[in-house]
Amino acid sequence: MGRGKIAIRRIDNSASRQVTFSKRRKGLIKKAKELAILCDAEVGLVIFSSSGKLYEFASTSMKTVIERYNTLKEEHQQLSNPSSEVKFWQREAAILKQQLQNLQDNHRQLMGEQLYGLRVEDLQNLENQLEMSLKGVRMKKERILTNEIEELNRRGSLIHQENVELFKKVNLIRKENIELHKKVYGTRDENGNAMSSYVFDGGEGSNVPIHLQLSQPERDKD
Amino acid sequence: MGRGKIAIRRIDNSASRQVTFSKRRKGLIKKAKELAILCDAEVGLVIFSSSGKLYEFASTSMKTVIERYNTLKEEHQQLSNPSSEVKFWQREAAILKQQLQNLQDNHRQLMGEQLYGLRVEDLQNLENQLEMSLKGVRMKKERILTNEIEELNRRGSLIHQENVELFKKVNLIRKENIELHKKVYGTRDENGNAMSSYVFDGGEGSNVPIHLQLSQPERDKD
DNA sequence: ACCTATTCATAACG
DNA sequence: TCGTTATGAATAGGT
Repeated sequence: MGRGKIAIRRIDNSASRQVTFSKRRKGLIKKAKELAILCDAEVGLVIFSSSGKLYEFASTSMKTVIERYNTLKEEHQQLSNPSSEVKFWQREAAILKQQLQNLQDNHRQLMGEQLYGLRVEDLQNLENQLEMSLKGVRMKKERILTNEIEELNRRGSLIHQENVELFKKVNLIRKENIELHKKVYGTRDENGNAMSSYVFDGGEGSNVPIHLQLSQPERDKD
Repeated sequence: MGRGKIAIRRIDNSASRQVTFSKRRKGLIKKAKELAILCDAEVGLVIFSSSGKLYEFASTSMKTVIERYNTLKEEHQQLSNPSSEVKFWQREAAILKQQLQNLQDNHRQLMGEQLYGLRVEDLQNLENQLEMSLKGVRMKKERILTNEIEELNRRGSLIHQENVELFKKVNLIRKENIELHKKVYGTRDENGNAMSSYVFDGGEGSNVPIHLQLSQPERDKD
């Protein structure tokens, strides 16, 4: 990634090597930093220049990283005083830290937010509030919806019954009407013309046949 | 350097974070390697993933690097004595323990259960599953209820309209009936009792323009 | 140190 | 995890 490609082997020219060391060291540390932040990793980086100068980076602290490394390796490097008690508490803290991290991740996901600047207590309060209010809102909404459905069902069947009654009444009256009609016009005109031209709507003069169909009050779906 | 630019902060999405960790870890180690070779440097790199897995690179050996690092550091500062170190880690563990306890309590309350025997990982899995399935169930239920209400409302107003129509027809027919009745019984019987009790079959071949159809109530509850 | 032409690393997507 | 590709980033070589 430069003006030209270079082979990965020791740079002979001392000056060039020094310049490259400076550039790449900076880039390497930057990337180590980014990896730690982006991926929530613990990173430790130690660089000794060819002249013996030390450069380092640690996302937490170099001491923590090295201790964790040694603990994991189950080796005992040269620490100041690796007493068993110290190791015990280190391990304890590491385990707790991991558990805490997991729970915190879980909470972040639950809320779908970042909440970087908050402390654990703040997170707890916030989550409690969110959960409680959410639950309350949902329960209330559900209760309302259920009541509404019950009410609609009740009224629906009521109206349907009413419709049935009206239908019966219509039939009754219609039959009666036909009978009366026969008695009035039957002797003068015995063919069906008078009957067919007879309309029940007296006011508008419309000849449109009445077609009524009753819908069902309800139809339960899945 | 990708399809898009990303901000350097913790990647929320767990899967993406894992992928990025894998890629960048590989890239970081490659560059550490190159730096060591190109510039004749001694490099040690330790990476702990968020899940605690260890990845490392050392141009010589990690032990050598750490020893060299510690040697150089010890020239400047003496490490703390064992007793204070123990205290430090104890305090660290206590704080973490308290935080963990708070979070766990919070979770128990969220689920309204105790779940004493479970470990943290179990709690995490359980909660994830509960949350996901609960959300799915609630969404589905809500959708169903909403649809049902809409349907009931639609049918309700439909039936209501029909009722109104039926009322009109009843009135019209009744009106005509009265007229006919008057013509037939006008001098003998003027009240409406005879009409309501007067029933006869109109015949299926009649030319009655009114066609009424009443749907049968259905019961298809699930 | 600064400046670009280039190469490289990698984010997004499958 | 792996492969591909568009794109931003790192950096080699030069001033």
